[in-house]
Amino acid sequence: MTSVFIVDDHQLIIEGIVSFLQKEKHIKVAGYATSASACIDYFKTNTADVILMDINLPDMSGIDLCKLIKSNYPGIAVIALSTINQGSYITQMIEYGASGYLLKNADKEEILEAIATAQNGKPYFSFEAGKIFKATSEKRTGLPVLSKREKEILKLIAEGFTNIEISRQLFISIDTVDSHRKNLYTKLHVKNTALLIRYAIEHTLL
Amino acid sequence: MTSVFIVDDHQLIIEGIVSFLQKEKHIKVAGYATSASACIDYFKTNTADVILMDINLPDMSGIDLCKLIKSNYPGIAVIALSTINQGSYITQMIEYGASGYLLKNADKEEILEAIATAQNGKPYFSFEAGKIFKATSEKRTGLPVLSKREKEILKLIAEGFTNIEISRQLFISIDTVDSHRKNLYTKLHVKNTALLIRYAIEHTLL
DNA sequence: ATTTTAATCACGTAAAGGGGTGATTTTTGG
DNA sequence: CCAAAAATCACCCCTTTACGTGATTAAAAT
Repeated sequence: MTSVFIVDDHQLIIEGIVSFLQKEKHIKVAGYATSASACIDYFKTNTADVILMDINLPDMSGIDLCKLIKSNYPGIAVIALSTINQGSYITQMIEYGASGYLLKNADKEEILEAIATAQNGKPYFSFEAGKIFKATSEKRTGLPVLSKREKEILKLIAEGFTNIEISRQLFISIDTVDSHRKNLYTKLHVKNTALLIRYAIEHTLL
Repeated sequence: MTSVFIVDDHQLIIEGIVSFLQKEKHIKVAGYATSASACIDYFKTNTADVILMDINLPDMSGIDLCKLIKSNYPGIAVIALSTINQGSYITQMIEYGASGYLLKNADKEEILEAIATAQNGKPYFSFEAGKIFKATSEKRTGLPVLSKREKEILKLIAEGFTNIEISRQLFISIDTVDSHRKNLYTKLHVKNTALLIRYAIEHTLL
């Protein structure tokens, strides 16, 4: 008997997962949450064997939630759920101990297999996710992990602020903003603002 | 008795919608499809009152599918389903006759209301979608129609080329490129490259 | 036939971005 | 605790963008 907890901000997805997991006699739906905070609250007083976790949550990124869960409850297997256009997150989830990665267009057998595999302590990747994983890990010889500050500055650049304006907003020197900007260019392999914004939007870093 | 057909490439979403629509006695699930082509095939020999249609389909955009359905079967109400970050598609769907727009994190009552409203021939918008719709339609009082040349230059800017590089590629003066760039800024109400690229991507001008 | 729009080029100034390099201080992680 | 990563600031030089203003020509629309 495996107990499964679901975190997803889309009620329809939850409804769908619950609906068919209920048909499986060896699986029990422990509960669900539509936000990271609700999920955290749940695990303060309860537990589960496996968490099916959406990467896009309203209050926290799935990556951070995964990190938090795995550090507090290392025994719980986390399986990431994602839509197709978020390939770049896969590697990060794995780094933080996710036990699997499913795309939301996965069929029922795939989900059951992922849960079963996770229970055995092995990672599971959907066929599609595997392709993406391979593609992105091949591409990135210098892995693009942005620091908190870099993300912050990236967002402000994307909002149209100049380096000076950003420096004033964050109470730091223009040179510092410029340094972060340059580091962003280096990390993301771009050479100017246009490509930076494109990269950021296309990889949903905003 | 309203018959509802569902088109979505995510099996989980379909499962979720079916699961709870079955509980409603005045609604009948006519069927579902995970691709645009399967949907088109279905309506060659069958029909339905309402289609719940995802905007992201593997073989065709929801916008095109909506257009096609409405031109062949104007009596069928199409309700668009979307994730949160696709605001710019809303207006296009409406132009092609969609009867409503729901975000996928809509709750059950909202979906039922959308179906009921669509049956009465009126459009329904989820609260969130309404906000987005309002925001985008307000912005375009002077609708931004870009000339062929402007689009061409916009694309090159988005590919990271500088004005000089663009001028060489198109065999025109740097000043001309600069003029076009200025016109783009004016037309799209932005003030620098970052916002230009963002606007272009978010409104699918690339 | 005349106005509008698109596309072209020009000049000038000020502000911002792009590239390199180096150094200090926190913060974080093992 | 120690090493690594993140965040901070600095200086130089040069390129590019941003903004204004104005002008010519050709094509399209009225």
